[in-house]
Amino acid sequence: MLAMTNKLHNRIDESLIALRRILRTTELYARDLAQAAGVTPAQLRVMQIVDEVDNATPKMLANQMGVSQATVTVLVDKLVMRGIVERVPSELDRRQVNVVISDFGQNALKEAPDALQQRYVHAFAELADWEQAQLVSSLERVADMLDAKNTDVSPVLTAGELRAGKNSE
Amino acid sequence: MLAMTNKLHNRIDESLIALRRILRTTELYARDLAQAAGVTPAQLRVMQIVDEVDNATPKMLANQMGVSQATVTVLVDKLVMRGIVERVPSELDRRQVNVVISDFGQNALKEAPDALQQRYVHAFAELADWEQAQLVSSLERVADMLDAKNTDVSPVLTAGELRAGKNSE
DNA sequence: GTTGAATACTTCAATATATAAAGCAATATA
DNA sequence: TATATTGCTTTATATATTGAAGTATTCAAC
Repeated sequence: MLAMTNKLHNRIDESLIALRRILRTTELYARDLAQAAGVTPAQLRVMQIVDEVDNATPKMLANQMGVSQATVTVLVDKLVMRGIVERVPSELDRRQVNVVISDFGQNALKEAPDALQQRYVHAFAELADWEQAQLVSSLERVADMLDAKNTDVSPVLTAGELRAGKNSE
Repeated sequence: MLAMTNKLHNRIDESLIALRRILRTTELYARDLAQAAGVTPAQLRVMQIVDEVDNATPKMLANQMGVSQATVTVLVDKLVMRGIVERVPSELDRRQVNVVISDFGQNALKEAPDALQQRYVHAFAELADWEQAQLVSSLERVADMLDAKNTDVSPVLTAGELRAGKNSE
């Protein structure tokens, strides 16, 4: 029975290690990508979101990026100064400002190809059909596990709880 | 055949969306966790690495975090000022500095329980055995796909290449 | 429709993050 | 023993980030 709890423990460790590798690789890569585009990482994220979403607003950017509106104002300032995005007053609500990407900004995004994403897409396409399906399912499950709002998890998971995992098979 | 390429395309989209959700959730959470520990996110990462690794050095921290040594010096300065870590001259190589966490710093880490990780561990423990195994396998595969150093991927993946994925079943 | 609260955004002041370049010791190499 | 390299810090500078305060607009309640 000790071996079984160890199995759970090992799997948790392995999955956390893999997760950290994913986080580290993508974060490190984001810097290179931003540098290639000639902007800072935070500015690049604004560009990416503004490029994808129609009618992006500072508030929406702040929420999406997890920073304050004040921060977004500064980031947008920098990008406006360089002609990468533009501020367009909203027609519907004059309190709002729509941040839209310029042709120049869109070009800058195209010119800095996201090699990491391309590498992923390439590798993914070469997987067997069932592997692809499994990967999507697993990633979505992990995202759900992390994202879950409805968490009635006890604030601290004790060592006892961890070792008494319910899948000791 | 069009349906098949669409299947690949959809799966790629789904997996990228799930990946972004994972990245976003963990990043947003890192800020809350740092705040709970009374430090900034960058400082917390130093604390976490120093806590896990024996004989951490500024160079090693810089590599691990993907920032310059100068940045690490500043971060360590802050943490030293607050008694969270200490600089200990290396015995082996007197150019090196070992950054070690203090009891106080270790306590600060314990006092700010990583709810996100706990949530993950809890949810993981409740999965069926085969699901756990699949998750670990998938995460490791994704980490490998992103991490791959041996990348002979063409610099830009064209739309044609994407649509002509090899798993159109 | 006038008042008052809420919303969206910006400005300001202060701190944190990040870097390159230059400098200093200690080590390695020749 | 010169000389180069390595590990780290200092300095100067730019960017990021925030809370708090301020402006303008909208909404809600009379």
